[in-house]
Amino acid sequence: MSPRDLAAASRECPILHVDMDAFYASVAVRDRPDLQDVPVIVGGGHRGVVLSANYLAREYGVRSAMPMTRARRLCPQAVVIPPEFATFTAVSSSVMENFRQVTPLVEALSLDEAFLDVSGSVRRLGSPYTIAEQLRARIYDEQGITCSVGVASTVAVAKLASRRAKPDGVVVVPPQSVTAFLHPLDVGELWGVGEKTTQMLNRLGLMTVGDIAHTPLATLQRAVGASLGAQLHQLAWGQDRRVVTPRRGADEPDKSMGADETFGRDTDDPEVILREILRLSAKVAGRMRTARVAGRTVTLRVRFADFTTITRSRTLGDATDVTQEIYQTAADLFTALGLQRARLRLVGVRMEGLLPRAAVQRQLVLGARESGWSEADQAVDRATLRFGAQAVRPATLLGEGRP
DNA sequence: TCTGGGGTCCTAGGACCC
DNA sequence: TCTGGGGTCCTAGGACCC
Repeated sequence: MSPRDLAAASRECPILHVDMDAFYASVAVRDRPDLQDVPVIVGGGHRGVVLSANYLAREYGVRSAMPMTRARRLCPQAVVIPPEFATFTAVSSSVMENFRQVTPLVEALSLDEAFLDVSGSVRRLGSPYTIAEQLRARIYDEQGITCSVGVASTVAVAKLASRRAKPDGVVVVPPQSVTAFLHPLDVGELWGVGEKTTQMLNRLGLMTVGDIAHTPLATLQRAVGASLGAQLHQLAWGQDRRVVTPRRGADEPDKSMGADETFGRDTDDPEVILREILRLSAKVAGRMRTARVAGRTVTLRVRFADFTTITRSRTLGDATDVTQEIYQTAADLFTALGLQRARLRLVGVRMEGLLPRAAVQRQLVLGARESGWSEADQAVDRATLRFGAQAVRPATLLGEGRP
């Protein structure tokens, strides 16, 4: 189709899904001309996975989330670059700012993708297709990286369309073409259908979105549950009530915050494990205090050497952001497991049921009077602000990481 | 040296309350 | 002395997303 036809076809398609192409890899190589024509993988670490791979690396079968060991086997000549999240975040902010100049209705899904509702921008800027191309040109000029855009009448179809547009393209799916576009797709392309659900659906002989569309709702729901079944049936017919919702602000905090870490090597040493639980508790509590939230439920996560994973949680009487309370609870949960030197691969600590701290101020003040730990945390926060995260930590963490 | 780290949502059973 | 029904909270596990 000509640009003029695409502009006309996009008239009833106010939803844009913009997705940066191989984002981390593109950012990592854009200032490195020497890497322009070689396979590049962003990722690494000791037991890490691929975060992003450029298209040259993908030709060898390298994919996101693949274990690095496998990626290196598939493409030994690839250059591996460790991620620089500060840079990614900065580039992302600029790109999102470009989006907001088009419309206030921007929903960022992650650092590298966003939905835009441009209904209110058409008069000023032209058709949704025209806006998509303008954005792509501006982002390339300013950031030196490419992106792809799906243009459709619903969020779900726009998201699928951007995938078809990759790399460096635009795909418009007008309303009258939605089912023709959707029905040939593999079931796994649908939002919410991952590996397990794909297997489940395939076992029922459902391979494509069209197959799902022509399966009775009750059958789907029996297979994958009431909620997902209903969702899939609607999506398969292009029905999607979701609207573009700008990200929640400070008034609506995250629902949970957590940290986990895979050990460099599996360990069965309770001292090592408890020290890690303390470090993670301090990390989570610090982030909660920065976000001015407190939480009631402490969840400990343990992954064994064979990758099986369990969780144990305890809900406290009052919400807390106090490192020592979180650590004590997590440590109790760990001890209660009664592990007989089982080898662990990972531990994690997560706080759920988060509330704005203003809503629990009274309890925190009382808690602080009793324990004194809250004052201790505040002193740590002040010192961290002045001297950096490595400057202050619990005594049992001294001697780690630094001379 | 197979399989990160940050999240969200759903399901299901049992406790508990009215 | 024979068996309610609904709502909410808590816990554990699992699937999925980027």
